[in-house]
Amino acid sequence: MSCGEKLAEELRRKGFRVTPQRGVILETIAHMGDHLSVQEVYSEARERLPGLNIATIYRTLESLHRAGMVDLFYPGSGPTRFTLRDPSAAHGHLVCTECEHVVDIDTDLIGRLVEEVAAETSFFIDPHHLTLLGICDACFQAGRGKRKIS
Amino acid sequence: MSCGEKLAEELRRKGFRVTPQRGVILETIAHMGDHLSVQEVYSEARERLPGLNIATIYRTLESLHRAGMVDLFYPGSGPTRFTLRDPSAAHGHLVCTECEHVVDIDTDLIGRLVEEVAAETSFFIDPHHLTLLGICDACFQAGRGKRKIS
DNA sequence: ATATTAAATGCAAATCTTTGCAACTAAGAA
DNA sequence: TTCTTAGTTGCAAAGATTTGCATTTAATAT
Ligand SMILES: [Zn+2]
Ligand SMILES: [Zn+2]
Ligand SMILES: [Zn+2]
Ligand SMILES: [Zn+2]
Repeated sequence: MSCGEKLAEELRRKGFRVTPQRGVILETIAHMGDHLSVQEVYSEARERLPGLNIATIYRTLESLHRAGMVDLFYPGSGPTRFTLRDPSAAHGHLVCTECEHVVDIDTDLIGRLVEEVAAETSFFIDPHHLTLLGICDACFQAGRGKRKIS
Repeated sequence: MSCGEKLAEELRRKGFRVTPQRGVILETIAHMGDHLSVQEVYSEARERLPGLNIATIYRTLESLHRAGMVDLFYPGSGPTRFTLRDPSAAHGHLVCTECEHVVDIDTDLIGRLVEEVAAETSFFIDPHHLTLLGICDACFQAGRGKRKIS
């Protein structure tokens, strides 16, 4: 069973219809890598399926996210980005708002943050692709974290 | 010294120019409350200063954010929202992606999360208006957190 | 195989957001 | 006060995203 067929099967199992468009979009993001913009997915997927409309990309990525197969990434500036979810290994990112640098965080740290929040609030933050904004070490050392506070 | 004058003073101290537009926008968000969309700020501020252009709202809110006077809120769906920062009491939110319910979190919990991340990664996440997406207790109890996984 | 139906798609219009540039102006210097 | 200059604004165009609706189609039942 191919990579695309597996994903289609999973989609169907979750109660979504499997269409040629969705198959192409899934294959596209599976092969293009992480943190793709809608426009990037669109130009690649349209080559594989001419006539594919960009509104379908928007709606499909939203559906795939609701299905838990695609993660969202808000990079602090610029458009939302999309990544195929790897259910076996949640990962996340710290994004520096001064220099745009991105630090990866792993399942363990994410797990501890989820627990800390759940213990106090009974709220379960989504461990998949957790993204936090702040100041990286280099920018903090350089005093850029203070942003010209007199 | 009025509320608006105080804010203008702070803006100037941080190296930004004080313009009538910025004064009006600051007053507007100070009086309208939290989590405002650009369009909401625009329609109110334009009443106070006719001719004010919406591109100025976008650029000003971005500047005020860089100045640390305005916090951003990504509600998981819909446009970014803006809130006047209260430097004396950082707050944050947990947003349920199933029911849109928003739970507030306080300075203490935020502080512990900041420490936990900093200890392991040397990255300082921004404590102001920290927002995390996930599943609220009610939705989790109702099984909606699992999203139809068979 | 055929019919049924709700979901998904394409299309175009509406809406929202960003950007380049000329004109304007706040802040500081003279 | 006047001059200078870099930051800011308005405007219009470009670009990105959402939405309504007619048409198509995947999934299920007959
Ligand atoms: Zn990632
Ligand atoms: Zn940095
Ligand atoms: Zn808030
Ligand atoms: Zn909920």
